[in-house]
Amino acid sequence: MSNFVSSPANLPNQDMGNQNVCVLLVDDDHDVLGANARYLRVNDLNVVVADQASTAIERLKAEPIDVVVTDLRMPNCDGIEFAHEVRDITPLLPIVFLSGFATVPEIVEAMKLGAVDFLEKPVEPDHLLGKIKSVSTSFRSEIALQRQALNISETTVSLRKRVRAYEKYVIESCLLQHNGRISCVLEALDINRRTLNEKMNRLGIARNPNQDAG
Amino acid sequence: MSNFVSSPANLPNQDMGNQNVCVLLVDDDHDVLGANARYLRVNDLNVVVADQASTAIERLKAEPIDVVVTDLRMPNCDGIEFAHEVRDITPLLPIVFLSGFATVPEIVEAMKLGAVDFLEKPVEPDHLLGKIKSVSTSFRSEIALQRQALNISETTVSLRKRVRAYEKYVIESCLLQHNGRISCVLEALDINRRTLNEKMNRLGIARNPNQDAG
DNA sequence: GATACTTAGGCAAAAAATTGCCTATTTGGC
DNA sequence: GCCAAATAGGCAATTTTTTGCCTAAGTATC
Repeated sequence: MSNFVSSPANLPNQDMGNQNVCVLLVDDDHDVLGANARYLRVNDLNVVVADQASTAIERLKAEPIDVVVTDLRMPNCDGIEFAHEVRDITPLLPIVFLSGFATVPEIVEAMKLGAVDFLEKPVEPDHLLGKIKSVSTSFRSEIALQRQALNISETTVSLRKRVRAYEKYVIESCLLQHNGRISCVLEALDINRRTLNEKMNRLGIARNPNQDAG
Repeated sequence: MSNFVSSPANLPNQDMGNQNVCVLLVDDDHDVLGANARYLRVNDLNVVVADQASTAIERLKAEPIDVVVTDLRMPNCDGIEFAHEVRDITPLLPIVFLSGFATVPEIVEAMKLGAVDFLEKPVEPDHLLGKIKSVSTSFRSEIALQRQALNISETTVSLRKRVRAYEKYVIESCLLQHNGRISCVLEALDINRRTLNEKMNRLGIARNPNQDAG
């Protein structure tokens, strides 16, 4: 089974901290790798490290990875190549690239492969953490949706269902982003409070948000 | 005819000339603009030019554009901003960026907005032509497309707009997939014919007249 | 030219969604 | 305990969307 399917479902309203998010960190520079891993771990992330692409692929197959963070330039196998392999295994897994000297074509190629972001080295640990958090939460709530999107040709999913799912996703991720603060969501989505209430009821969006104080 | 539905898209065997492809060329540098336009025109492309974003948007609304080629840096309105506006009108229209000095975040943002490619200035006319041809025939990277449609980016857009854009995207891609055959779309999306008609009108989705032989 | 097929659209009834107004509940602070 | 802020929800008016029925236009086939 693919990694992203196995990850703990698309329930963003579960009260889970970061500890359930599993990051695969790939970098051939052990110092960088170690430092980043340490920082992410003390921030309650589950971190799997690999110092080369082949190892990373192994880990990816074995563990329920939620996000991949990889260096673009690696000795045996460049990041783009690696991303291709990742795509073969998990078509939708978010990949964040890190690089100090990336050329325009490289960035373009990485983004086409579905990179979620591209951070310039040296990257601030806190920035990386924030990126991972935002990426992994949105990813979870979107899995079903994306699968649907992928299956346009195969499955017949009614437009209604799809739009419904999308709307739900948007609201949920907005809630998440604002820590469950309804007033913020109202403003962010530019929507009437009454309407939001109704929508949440209709779409079955749970109220009790995870006020994870951080 | 719809902006992108009109393009033959996923039909590899199409051998129609370029004259059906309509390119919107945006650049504040009149020399560059003129030169590129001329080159593309002598190569049988339909070219619409604009020397600023606002004009470009007008043209986009008025003409059946298949591809947008825009400079990233423009005096009144930057390219990213412009791309956002384009996205509001035509969620799936391929955009090719040109730029001499682009930063990594700019490129990333552009790609997230669904840019098809990012060419470095000065761009060789022939290269640009080739890019446009390939873009207008083969559609762009699926993953980027989906990410774009699902709007992973953390931008704040009203729920209404987002849902609207998503719905438009679903219908348009379904149309594309079924070669503009309404009956197939009806079945695929499990939707009432009357409703689809209404939606297409509301969302500004044009019919696809030419079932290019295939 | 007749016929079948596909699609558009006018109209109106029905259904669903939006939203303002008002009230209740909860939570935190004084 | 009382007050203020945030949120939920009942109710009803309004708006929007959906959809059935019927007609028409364009194409392709015979």
